Amino acid sequence: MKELIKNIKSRIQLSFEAEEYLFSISKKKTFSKGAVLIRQGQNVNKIYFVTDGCLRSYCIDKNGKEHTLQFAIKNWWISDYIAIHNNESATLTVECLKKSSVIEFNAKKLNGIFKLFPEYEPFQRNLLERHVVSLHRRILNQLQLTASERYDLFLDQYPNIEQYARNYHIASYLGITQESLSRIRVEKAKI
Amino acid sequence: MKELIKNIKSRIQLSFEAEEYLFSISKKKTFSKGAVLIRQGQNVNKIYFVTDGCLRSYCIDKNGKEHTLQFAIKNWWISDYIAIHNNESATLTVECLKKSSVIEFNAKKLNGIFKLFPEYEPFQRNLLERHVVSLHRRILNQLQLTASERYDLFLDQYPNIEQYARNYHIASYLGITQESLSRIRVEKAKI
DNA sequence: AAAAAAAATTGACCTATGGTAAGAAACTAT
DNA sequence: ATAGTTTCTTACCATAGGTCAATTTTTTTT
Repeated sequence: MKELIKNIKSRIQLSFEAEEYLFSISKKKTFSKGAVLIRQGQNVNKIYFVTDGCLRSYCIDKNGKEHTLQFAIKNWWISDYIAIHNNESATLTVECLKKSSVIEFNAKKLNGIFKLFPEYEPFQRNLLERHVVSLHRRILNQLQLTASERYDLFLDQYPNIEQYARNYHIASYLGITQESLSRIRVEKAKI
Repeated sequence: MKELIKNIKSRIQLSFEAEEYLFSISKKKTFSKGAVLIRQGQNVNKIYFVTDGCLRSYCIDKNGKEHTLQFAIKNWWISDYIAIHNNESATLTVECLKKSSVIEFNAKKLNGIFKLFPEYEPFQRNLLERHVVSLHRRILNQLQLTASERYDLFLDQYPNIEQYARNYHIASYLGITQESLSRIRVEKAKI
């Protein structure tokens, strides 16, 4: 929780009362590798802030194939925003790629912070803005780069991810098959 | 401008002073088809709210190919958020696909509204949240759907777009070539 | 450390989409 | 309306990446 408060305070002024409120609506939890925090099809009302470890969110399509939307490491937030925003059941599954520590928030209560402590707004706005920018970048990359170029960029963005993420996790984030990623890796190793 | 105020007031309470401020930092403008509001490589400090017409934002890659990030119709915002957020020169070009009316905001001044009128925060937060959700959806669609399926969805989302958008605009949004889109259209016409 | 399970690689073949170029069709401007 | 320009279509061939199945490697569990 300290990490989160520090993170917030690095961007905005946070009153003691608001800090208390955040405490009161959150719970520190630790999950082991493979644990599922949100499951596609079920209800979602949790948002997670990662303090340690690595998680990912993905969906399973009609052919049973997985598609990774996000990896979340230290200091990132993860949930199923599609479901939460539209009050639907989960379209995504969120799982731990290794033993991870998170701070769990009730989505509704976290949303309540804006009425109670409007001072928190700029933090959330900044978070959302950065998120939008990174999603824009990802879409543009997907449109214009080859699979191999996207893989290079991915490794830049997540330098140590290969320690926790399986190749098929990465492949499903890049929009290719595991086999294709394997061939790309072989090509790169040659050079 | 009335449209925008109505749009805002449908979501939040807006004081007269805040409304005045929005007026004071904006300018109603009309552009003809083909007009370029933001050009890749140049400085950006404008954000546009579309009151009529249709615009798109796109980037040109190293091979000279265009990739469409966004179409904006009535009541949508458009700009180069990557550039504005990072204080860089434009990575995108924003152009009119038909004669369009927009409200032009200075990005810095628009950002100043949050300090002056914190009441505006929830509006922006809601906007950003919906934007994030739609980007998540787009990424998941890109990962799991065929070009033809993406085209179907696109037509659902932008029912009248074919009146203003050229096929190569649409193709470059879907991540395929104009020729492929043409073939897909032929196939659909057969059924 | 061995056994079991999961993940990664590899090869042969396949398919969706891309590239090029030419012609047809649809706009635009005079 | 006509010429000029832009966009769309089509045919042919090329290629990145997908599929399937067998094998090897790595990881996990006992």
